[in-house]
Amino acid sequence: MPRRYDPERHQRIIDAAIRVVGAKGIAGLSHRSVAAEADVPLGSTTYHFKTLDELLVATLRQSNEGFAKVMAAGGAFEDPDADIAAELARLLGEWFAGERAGLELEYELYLAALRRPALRPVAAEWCQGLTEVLMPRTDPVTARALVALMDGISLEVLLTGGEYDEAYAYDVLGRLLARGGDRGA
Amino acid sequence: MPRRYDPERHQRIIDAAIRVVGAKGIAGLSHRSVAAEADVPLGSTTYHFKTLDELLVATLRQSNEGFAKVMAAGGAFEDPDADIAAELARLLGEWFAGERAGLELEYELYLAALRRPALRPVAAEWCQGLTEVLMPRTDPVTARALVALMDGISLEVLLTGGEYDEAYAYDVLGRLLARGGDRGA
DNA sequence: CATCGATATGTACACTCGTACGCATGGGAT
DNA sequence: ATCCCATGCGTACGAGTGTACATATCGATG
Repeated sequence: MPRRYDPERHQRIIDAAIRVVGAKGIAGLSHRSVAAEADVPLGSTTYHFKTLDELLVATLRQSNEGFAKVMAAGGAFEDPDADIAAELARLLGEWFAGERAGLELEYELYLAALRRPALRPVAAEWCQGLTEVLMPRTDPVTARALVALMDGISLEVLLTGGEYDEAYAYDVLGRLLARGGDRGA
Repeated sequence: MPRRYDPERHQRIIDAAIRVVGAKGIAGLSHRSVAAEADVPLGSTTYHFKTLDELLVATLRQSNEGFAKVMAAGGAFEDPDADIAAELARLLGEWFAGERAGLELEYELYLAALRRPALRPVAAEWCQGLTEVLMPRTDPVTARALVALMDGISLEVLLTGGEYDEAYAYDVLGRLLARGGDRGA
């Protein structure tokens, strides 16, 4: 039974939590379900995460980090010649092209902040992180709006079960940018 | 005598469900909790709504209807001289000015469609309904984008616990409209 | 008036859940 | 070598849950 002293157990529980939420949704997340998924006893999950909220926070945070990496890797948002709208629309496309489960997972965790105040700081971090990535190329107002519109577009697709339309996204994201510099008129 | 043959029981259960979700969130919705809130026995809720999903669909639908009324009442979206962006920004402001619980409730029900396929048709109906209200004044693409951006702005506020900024909303909604007619360049 | 089906009600079952708690263990500090 | 305590583990308890079902009641239909 050499599972004594497992220094990565904390991390493995979080990974398991992500898989559980991906498969069964937040509603299906329990100390027991992640314990089973991580192949650790029940007492272990309650020890590392006293409360479910604590586990959720860790899970959301890790999920965010994964996304941030994709964002940083794929996007060349420092190149002044890049077409930001095209880049963002493409990014969304990639996102949707991958397993939809991943996107659902990210958004489910993100949206859970609506009812769980404990998650709000993490959600805010994510918002701000994405905004900051955009900042080198736009003003804060435009960046915020871009994030909001991307969220709205994604939700429209996910909630209604429709298809992602990259041309449409490119079009409307571009409109936000068109007047990003000369506000005030 | 008093509770036998209650023709409005169906409706009263839905009303109670709305109150329960408003107070405790969807996670707190159960046959028993709505039964208690509606002051009817447990068997009554299971009779009128065989499954919880069925009850959720009815609840979301009713919630949508309430919003549609506000929309139709306040908005003069047929007036060709009206400033749509201003009108929408004002509407959002009113929405946020009212009890935040109401907004949270609407969005929680709306977002629940992410994990509950049974709710998706209703979510889609709502999207389309709002889009159609906007249609007399814009093309379909712009209307969809306006809805998406409104959702995104609202979520940004609700999820991060921030404040609604009407001037900001007016600004960015206006950008979507600015090029609503002359797409193609 | 007699009957029937829709509606209403109470109860019971099997299950999952969060949490608490006692005990075992072994690494690192002393 | 010894002690301490963070970590790991199993179990038990009470609370809630969805659902099924047998029974009671009433409006309508013939």
